[in-house]
Amino acid sequence: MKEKLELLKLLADETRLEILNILLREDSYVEKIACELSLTPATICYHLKKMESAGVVNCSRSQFYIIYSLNRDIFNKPLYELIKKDEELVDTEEKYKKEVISHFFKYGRLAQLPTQRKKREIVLWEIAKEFKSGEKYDEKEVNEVIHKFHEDHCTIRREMIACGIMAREKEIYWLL
Amino acid sequence: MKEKLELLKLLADETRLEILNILLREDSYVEKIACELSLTPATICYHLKKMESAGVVNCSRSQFYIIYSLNRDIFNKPLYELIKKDEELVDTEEKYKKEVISHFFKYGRLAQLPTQRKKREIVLWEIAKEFKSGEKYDEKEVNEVIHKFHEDHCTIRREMIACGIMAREKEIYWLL
DNA sequence: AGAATGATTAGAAAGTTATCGAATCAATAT
DNA sequence: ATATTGATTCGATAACTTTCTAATCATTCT
Repeated sequence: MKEKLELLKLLADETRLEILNILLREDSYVEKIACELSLTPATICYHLKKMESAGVVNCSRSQFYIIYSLNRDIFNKPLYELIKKDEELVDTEEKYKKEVISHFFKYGRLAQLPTQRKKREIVLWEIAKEFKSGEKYDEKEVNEVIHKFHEDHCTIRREMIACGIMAREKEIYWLL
Repeated sequence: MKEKLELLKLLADETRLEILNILLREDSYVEKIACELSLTPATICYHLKKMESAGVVNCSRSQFYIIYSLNRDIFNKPLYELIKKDEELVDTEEKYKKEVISHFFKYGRLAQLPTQRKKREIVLWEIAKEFKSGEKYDEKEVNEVIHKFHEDHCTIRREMIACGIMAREKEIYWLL
């Protein structure tokens, strides 16, 4: 969304449109464009740099001049795509997580360890919330915490390591 | 060009994009949108009126509310079309006129009255430049002026009236 | 008719942006 | 090396835009 707005803002300026139309016709350089539009090189440079950092134009040195050219791909999109807000991935992702959690946890305990890797990971992260970041735990403590959720604390403990949620060194465990 | 720039400026605003996205989903009204975006109705009204006058949204009263809806056609154009400057119609039009005039006028006189209506009208407008706007002429004076261009001042005088270039009341003529 | 509710307008404050001149930077040519 | 030429950056200014509050307008309901 942010990027789209930035692109629209870039395009919504008379001078920049003029510049784009020149570049649509032929590659050019600061002074030439400045002369053609009766503006100072400083102003043209300001606009070109702005468009460059948004990926609308590219530039490369050629002898004396720095030649600017269009990135034409951008203009093929329908306007619609610049207007439409992306569905907030975060939100649907969050919603999906909640669904998974509410499906596998019943009355605060893990009814079943999911077989799908993605779902299993969600469930493991949920259990991991019981551990404090930065704190050290011995194996007995880890087992006790996990046991509140599920009988098979060994499997779950092993999976937590495998998923990179917790780390172990000797008998000591901690959150990553 | 002007209109395209206006449209781009309209779209290049965060609040208006938000509004458009709401309208993309469903028709709505000022207060509802204001509430949804946590802005005052005055602000939303300001944006909607702006977009309305550019033809991006339409509105119609329905009971208590003034329902705004999108004019979706606008968004199907590729971005390219909003960037590309129209070939200046005025210029080609002017060029065409000059061609017609130089073709039919030879040494300051009308060699021949064009048969094509469009060309004839161009020629008539050219002759009409001899008359001063706001001034009154009697038929004799009109004929004299036209006669400088062509023998058949009667036909031309009649055509000038028919084309709405001049008007006549009784024996008095004037430019429209 | 008048009360209620939503829409619009006007005016002011705050923020953003385009533009310029002057100074500086970067590459080339002498 | 130094002069030249084009590109860029900086700081200031002027113009424009968004937003708000408060006041007004236009419909609908009692």
